[in-house]
Amino acid sequence: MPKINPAPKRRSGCPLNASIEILGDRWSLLIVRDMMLRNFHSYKQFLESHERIATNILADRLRDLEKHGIITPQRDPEDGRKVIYRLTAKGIDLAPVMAEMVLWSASHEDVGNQELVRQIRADKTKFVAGVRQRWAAQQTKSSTNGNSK
Amino acid sequence: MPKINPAPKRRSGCPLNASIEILGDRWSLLIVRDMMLRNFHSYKQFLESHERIATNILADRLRDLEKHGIITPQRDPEDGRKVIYRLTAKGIDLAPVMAEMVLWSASHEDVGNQELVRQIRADKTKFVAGVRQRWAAQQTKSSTNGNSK
DNA sequence: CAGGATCCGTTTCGATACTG
DNA sequence: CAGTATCGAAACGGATCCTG
Repeated sequence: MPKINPAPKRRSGCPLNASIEILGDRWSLLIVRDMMLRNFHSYKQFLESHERIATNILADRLRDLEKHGIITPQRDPEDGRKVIYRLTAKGIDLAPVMAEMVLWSASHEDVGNQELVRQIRADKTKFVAGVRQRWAAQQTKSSTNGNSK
Repeated sequence: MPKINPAPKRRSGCPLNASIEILGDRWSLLIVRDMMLRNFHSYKQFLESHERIATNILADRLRDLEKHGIITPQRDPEDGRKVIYRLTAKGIDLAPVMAEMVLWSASHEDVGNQELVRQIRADKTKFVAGVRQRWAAQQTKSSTNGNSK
């Protein structure tokens, strides 16, 4: 990563100053959406999905997300050649943001998966809790035999 | 915008498909933040603020936001040469998204304006209601014409 | 085959200069 | 003050190549 990021501005005078690099990036947001809402975990899934991200861009964003502590890569314990990307706790904390984004999006333009939208609209807290639960379940599942982290 | 947007993919199989153009753009997000949280309304204010947006980019994003129906420009009734940018109803509906973004941002890195963060954290609904109220007040103020001046 | 890295033409960005 | 014009730099995207 040759990017020097010359930002010497300690201007944390406003909200969103640092986070904007993730929240304000199209691909990062879509990757997080796919992990959170569609339970995607692999490079290949991200590639085949959504708006046709290019391989180099995908690799780049996965690195960015990791660098920001939002996802973490790990070997698939059942298939050594596969890498499984997981949301971190910080990443899963994006669930409320994602929920509001989906709601806003759904109420102002046509989107698919109305089922999901209904669900979030009916009970936002429950939706976030559900996301967390599925996430926690997968965490334990993958650490049962190996005890990672 | 000469972009033809060749997306023939009626793939609205996922949430956020269209909205990602605004939600996934750094500058658009910052402009909305400044309008919503700091009560900014003019080109000049946006320029002087935050991460030093370039003049052409600012003009471009203001156009995008208008095209997406999130802001609307209007003449300042008290000063004809000034343009005042206002959030539309759709724009103000972004308040919950913004609130969650600020909360996420604040709980994972240093941000300024802890006062605002406390306020949102204490009562999110109240915060959103407050944003809406200030907005509605300014709407009526600028449309009642007569009494100002 | 999964997960990239590299090359390369195109698009967008961003800083600055300029204009109504 | 509110933008537009310009131009080099960076990012994107697609295709292909590499590695385990």
